[in-house]
Amino acid sequence: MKNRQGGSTARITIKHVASKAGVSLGTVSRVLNGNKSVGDELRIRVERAIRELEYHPDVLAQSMRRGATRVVGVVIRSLMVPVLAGFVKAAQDVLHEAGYAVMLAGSEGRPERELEILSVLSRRRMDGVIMTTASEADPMLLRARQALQMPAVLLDRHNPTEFDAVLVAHREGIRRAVEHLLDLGHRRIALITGEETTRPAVERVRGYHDAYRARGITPDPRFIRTQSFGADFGFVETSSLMGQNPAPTAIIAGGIAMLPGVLRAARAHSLRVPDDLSIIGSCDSDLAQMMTPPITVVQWDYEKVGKVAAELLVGRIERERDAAPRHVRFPAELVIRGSCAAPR
Amino acid sequence: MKNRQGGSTARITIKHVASKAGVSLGTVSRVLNGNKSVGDELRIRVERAIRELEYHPDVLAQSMRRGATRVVGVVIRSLMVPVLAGFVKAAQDVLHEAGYAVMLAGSEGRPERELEILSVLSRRRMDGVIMTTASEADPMLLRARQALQMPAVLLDRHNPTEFDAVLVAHREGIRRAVEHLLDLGHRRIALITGEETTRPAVERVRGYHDAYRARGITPDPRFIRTQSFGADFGFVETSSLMGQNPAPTAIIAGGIAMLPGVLRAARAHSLRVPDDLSIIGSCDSDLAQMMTPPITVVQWDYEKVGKVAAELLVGRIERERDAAPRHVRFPAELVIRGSCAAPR
DNA sequence: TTGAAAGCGCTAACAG
DNA sequence: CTGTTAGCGCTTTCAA
Repeated sequence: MKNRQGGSTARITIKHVASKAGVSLGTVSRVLNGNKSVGDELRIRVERAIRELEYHPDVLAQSMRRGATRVVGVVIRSLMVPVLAGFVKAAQDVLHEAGYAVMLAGSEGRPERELEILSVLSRRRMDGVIMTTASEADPMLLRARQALQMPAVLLDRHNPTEFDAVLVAHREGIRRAVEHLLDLGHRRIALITGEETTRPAVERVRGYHDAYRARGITPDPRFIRTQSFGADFGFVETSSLMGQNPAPTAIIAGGIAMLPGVLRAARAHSLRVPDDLSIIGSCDSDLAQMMTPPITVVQWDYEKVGKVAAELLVGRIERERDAAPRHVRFPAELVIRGSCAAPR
Repeated sequence: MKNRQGGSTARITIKHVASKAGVSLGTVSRVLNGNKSVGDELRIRVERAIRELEYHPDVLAQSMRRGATRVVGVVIRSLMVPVLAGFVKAAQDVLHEAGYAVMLAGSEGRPERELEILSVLSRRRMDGVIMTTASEADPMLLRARQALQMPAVLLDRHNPTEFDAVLVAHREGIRRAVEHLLDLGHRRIALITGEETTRPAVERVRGYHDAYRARGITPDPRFIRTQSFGADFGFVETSSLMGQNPAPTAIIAGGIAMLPGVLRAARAHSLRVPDDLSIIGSCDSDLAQMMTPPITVVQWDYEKVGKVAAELLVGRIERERDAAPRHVRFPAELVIRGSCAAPR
């Protein structure tokens, strides 16, 4: 048996409506767009025709004429990071409400992939884009972002003068985390985070140094590992760190996808938390909450960030195309749970 | 200082290319579309003009003329469920590779929302859609799905004759889970899952009964709770179940987002796993793996499912518009870890 | 207030 | 092989 998938039914166009209502297309279009200058009688006839034919304007044709698609692109590192999904969801809710559809793409943190995505989004004429970038420094990406020529909101990337941005206070968050550990007596505190071509990594390293400096202590640079936000990296670096001598007494997972890897490595080395090793994660999660002991984390509200990012974008698209770039900051707090104790 | 966001630069069109190359638009179009019948000299001139002007065809206009957008919609219950994100990512990889962009929408399991999403996707002229539906029975949704008139692949929804589908063997998975528990000596096994208007819930309940029936035992219907796949539901029902008398000795979280809730409730009731309560989850996760003890789960490969779903869709869009619906099944395995023991 | 007509940028059918 | 032309469905002048 054959099925009927594939829309063979001819579309109903504005012409059908016009002829059914006995008016010109122009009039139908005016009714569609809420143009005041349409007589009541005609308006009613047109509206009835629309209803009876179940007519829906062709968004493509509208976009083409109007020069706006009412679609925005969302480019993130990876959909697989739960908390980023939360960010996307929150943004999407706002965008949907404002009448925008969301085109989604994951860059996997790879510059080539990001380059390609930007090109696709631009050719598909997004009205705007919310994005993180794989690197803030890469000249190709820089050029591509500027060439976008469309409103953009950067997620957690520093770009002082060009785009709107939402920024999380990683520096302060990590500073508090390190201070917490220093207070407990730790002196060998490791920080695992991403490449220093991205703001979150840079800020975390800064926060780390802030805390040490405030205590007048000099940290051992071997305890700072900046290379990737990937989930595996947490595992690899924790293993490496715990193998070196002296090994750290505390590890901070400075990336939202890193905690599982760090925990896995701790388990692989049969380390008890917090007796043998104190651990602090970045961003809260079911995992952090449900572990025994529950994991102390640097936490922020990614859904709120998503909401604000979307609001900034919609605002710029619809009202403030030429306003100066706005940067909205979000605090990061230390949620103290059971995964940190004094070193032995 | 004002910024330059907003693309004021006039677009380069096929006309510019044509005049720069000294040919007609038709020729440029032919070069663009790889039409063989273009002389080498002109082709080269056109290609150079395209390169020099950095011309990119307007996707909107192309879509309009060709009647295809090369965009597919992906509608899922919730982006916030990590494993669904994995599904989306895998699907997206395939789609991207095939030249399709992905428009994403989350229904939150609410029929009204789903209805609206379908309408949006249809008006935006997706070439196809991959979706789960909030309810297989709801007549409105049924109608809307049929009215879609576009290729669709259903995710884990039973729709015998109308659409392509990818289906997970929840029935067998749960059957194995229940058998495992029965083997351990459990007789009061609870199953928490979603509304029985969706296939995963129906199949899980069936699998549950399969296992009991095979042993010639009659289960207590009070131990089956079918109402929602929501994350909270796991918590609420576990609490309720553990408060009733007799309480179950084992609980199966029959939904991919439910395990955290069940674990949380177990903790709230100070129940030790598996001593006081055996637990089995659905779908593997970091959480399941990292708990102490690690949680036994019914597991399947959602990324593979996503990949196949996308392949089915692309195949149907591009080659097999009128082929009979295909249903691809995926096995669900029981991964035995430490969260189940004999009841006391 | 309304209708007619000119495109938006592109593809494809039709001539030559 | 190449140019010309007629639209795709809609919005928006420009006249009436």
